[in-house]
Amino acid sequence: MELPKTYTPQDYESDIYALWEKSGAFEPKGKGNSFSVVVPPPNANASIHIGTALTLALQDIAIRYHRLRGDKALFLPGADHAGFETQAVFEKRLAKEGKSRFDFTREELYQQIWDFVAENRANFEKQFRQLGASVDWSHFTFTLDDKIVKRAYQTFKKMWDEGLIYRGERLVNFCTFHGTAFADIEVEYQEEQGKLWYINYPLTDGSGAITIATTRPETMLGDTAVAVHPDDTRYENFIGKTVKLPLTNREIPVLADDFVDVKFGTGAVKITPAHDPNDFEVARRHDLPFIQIINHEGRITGEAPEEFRNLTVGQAREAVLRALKEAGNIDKEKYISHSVGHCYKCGTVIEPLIMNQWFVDMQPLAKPAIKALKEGKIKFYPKAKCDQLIAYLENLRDWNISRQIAWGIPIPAFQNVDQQDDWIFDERVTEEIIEVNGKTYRRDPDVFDTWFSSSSWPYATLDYPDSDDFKQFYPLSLMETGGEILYPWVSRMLMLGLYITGEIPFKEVYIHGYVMAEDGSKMSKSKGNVVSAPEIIEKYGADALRLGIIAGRAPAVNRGYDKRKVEDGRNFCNKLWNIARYIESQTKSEQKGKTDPISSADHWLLAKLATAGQGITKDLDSYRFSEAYDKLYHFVWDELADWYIEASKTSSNPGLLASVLEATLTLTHPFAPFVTETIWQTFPEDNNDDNSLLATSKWPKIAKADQNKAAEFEAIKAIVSECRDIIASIGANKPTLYYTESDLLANNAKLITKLAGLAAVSQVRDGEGLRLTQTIENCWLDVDANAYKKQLEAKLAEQDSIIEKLEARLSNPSYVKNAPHAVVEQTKQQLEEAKAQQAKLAAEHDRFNH
RNA sequence: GGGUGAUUAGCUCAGUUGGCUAGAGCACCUCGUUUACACCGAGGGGGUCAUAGGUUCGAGUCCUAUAUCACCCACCA
Repeated sequence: MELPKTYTPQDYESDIYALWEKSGAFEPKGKGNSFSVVVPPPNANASIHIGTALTLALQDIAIRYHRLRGDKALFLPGADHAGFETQAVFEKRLAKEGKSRFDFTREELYQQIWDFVAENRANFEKQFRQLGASVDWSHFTFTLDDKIVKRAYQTFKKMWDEGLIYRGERLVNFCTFHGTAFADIEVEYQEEQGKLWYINYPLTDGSGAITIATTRPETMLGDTAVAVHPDDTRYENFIGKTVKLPLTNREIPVLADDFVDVKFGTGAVKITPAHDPNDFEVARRHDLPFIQIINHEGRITGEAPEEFRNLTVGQAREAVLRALKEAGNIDKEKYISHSVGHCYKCGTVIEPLIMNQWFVDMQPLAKPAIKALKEGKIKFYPKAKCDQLIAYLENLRDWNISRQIAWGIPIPAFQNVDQQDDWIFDERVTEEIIEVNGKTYRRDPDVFDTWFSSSSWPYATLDYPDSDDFKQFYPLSLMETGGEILYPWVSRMLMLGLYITGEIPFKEVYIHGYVMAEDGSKMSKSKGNVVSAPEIIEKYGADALRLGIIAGRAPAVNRGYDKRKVEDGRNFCNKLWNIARYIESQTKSEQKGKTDPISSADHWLLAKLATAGQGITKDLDSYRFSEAYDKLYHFVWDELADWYIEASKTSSNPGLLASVLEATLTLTHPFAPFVTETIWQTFPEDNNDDNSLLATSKWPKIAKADQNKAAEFEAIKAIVSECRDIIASIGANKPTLYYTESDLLANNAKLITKLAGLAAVSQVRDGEGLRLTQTIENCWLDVDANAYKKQLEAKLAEQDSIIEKLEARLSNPSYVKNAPHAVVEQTKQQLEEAKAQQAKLAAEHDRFNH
């Protein structure tokens, strides 16, 4: 097949992926060890962004590498219903149509979102294919699939039975815009400029007033106490007294509690149990009443005085301040910087509200997880992430798993209509009302937090507990994911994995950094700096995107998208393409079997290939993706293309060329699957069908090279490089290289002539011209030596400083005494070489002084 | 307030357990179309490795401070 001059990925990629799929190349078939990765399921509704491309690229490299190694590799794809996320997107769409979620029942809403997600799912799967992700589609799992829902129910039941689940009236983080509660971890805190108001609360006995400081004056309507620190002498006499709460006619106590920070504000704190987490705890300790003055819509309730009712929180703040000012209760106000929780989706300020919700008691789950981490059962890349995770788990609070949205897995719990605290577990969630033992129960209208069900992902997708998949592939070999879900997802998978299966869910965790925008800032739609993965693929090809995005990227380090790296990637693919084009043109007539190295270049190349292959293998075994790519790049470009292929134009070994090409393509395949497979498919049909796909071929075993012959080529390279250097620096035109006695030059005259761009290499009786100094051969380049004087002087100076440093090191007795023998020997050798070098340079330089 | 990471060439970044005369790609300069490739080839310039101390025969690499930036955590009323 005649290949065009330039590789055009658009013409091949989709066909190649179809070929892989049709051939079942991605089914776990290897006979070796199991190697399993599940894709952290992206939102089924969203278009693939560049961060997903990075994740898939890294995982796919690992999977393809292990597949080529002969491992039984499972790459399991999935998609996430992403409960709240997706509902929020859907609500935006409803809003555009002038509708809202309140126009529908939960069931109607659920059905509509289901259809909405189904529409977008095709798009999502297409993008997986575009990126070349070698996933086994037969294992595709959606987070609302029956088996995932069932697993969530069984987990909930087990926790229920074992007392880890409780229903409690607690303060939860509530978004009044979206009408749902969140887990602590979902709240986004921002540092904001606010005001701190100092308000006088007069003592009931008329003996004065106590001044409290607050950033939320409107919540005073729900105050049920004032707290001071027990050791705070300023307030000693106030403890036990009562104050008259302004704007209301309630009397509330002044009490002492350790939590108060004497240095903050006035050292006296208003206690609003229903709207502040701290105050909630204080109230529980002191048995204070809870007065809810803000409702789920973010408006003031009937518990407040008439004039404030139904105002929004913002309006109420102004009204309260105005009323307090009129009454003369405001002492002063000042600006303060404090952090405020927001809904991560809409930015609405999170209201802490008291609600009845399902909570998971986390301590019993966290402890075994901490133990496993401390025992090093899971290897982390980078290591520091393990310690971070331990710190997180050690401070974990109970997890609110109820969400007041439609799009999610219904919580399988029913409440006795006649007895509020009688809850039962039942999976008949399609029923609203059920009868059990003659009693009537109503279903909890809430759904699970998405993370509750997805925390079972590693074993639920593998059909825990009895399937072959589970037995073969659990625990997963690798969990590769972004740092942003280390806490919400990785930590919970670990806890639930240990809780349900008794085993860690994965053996290794690799955390990648974010792909930032080109300017290094975070990508966001509103800033308009989002980099589109499909556009990059369209322009440069999927391989270029994969290479560009992994190049030079260390684990867990955020880095901006860099177009230049993608261009490098494209150029690299094109280089490979042309290497293949050249080699295929040289191997038209079949040279089967004759792959033995003959020339020194052959041996040299095999040695280099072996070094590169070993290095790449080692790097990939420890997920050093970028380092592996770097080694590959330089082997292909510098050694294979620039030296070996150029040398092969003088004396070609077609059989070896062909086999080197195969090995190179295999080494490259995990990184750039499309171009390598495309080239592979241009090879003449093999009778052996097993080898018809590169994707399922074998990681290369490299033939042994003769080190002496390889060294001979190094000597040739040194001569060629020096000739090129001299020619370039003095602008000579095709000089001749003379030698007196040299087998090396005699045997490789043609090669050196060609590589160095000489007129000829020829033997003479006496050398003339400029003597080469970088080789032990006696040879002279036929150029005006005087023109090279300056360069020689510069080189001499360089040698002098090298020698000086080496001598200083060797004359240091403690160095010779303490450094390892090999290092000292190496230094000695370096010094010898440097001296020899200097002698040659000096001799050559001396000739100009006559 | 606590924690983690970063700080290396004009730009984006590598640099594994301390042995480096500190690397890559891009950009820049000079030369070049030799029948794989201009998405190319040959050659070149460019860095007191943030700062200050310390450990060591030896530090970009380890330790301690400091500065700047980024992110994460926390019950700053």
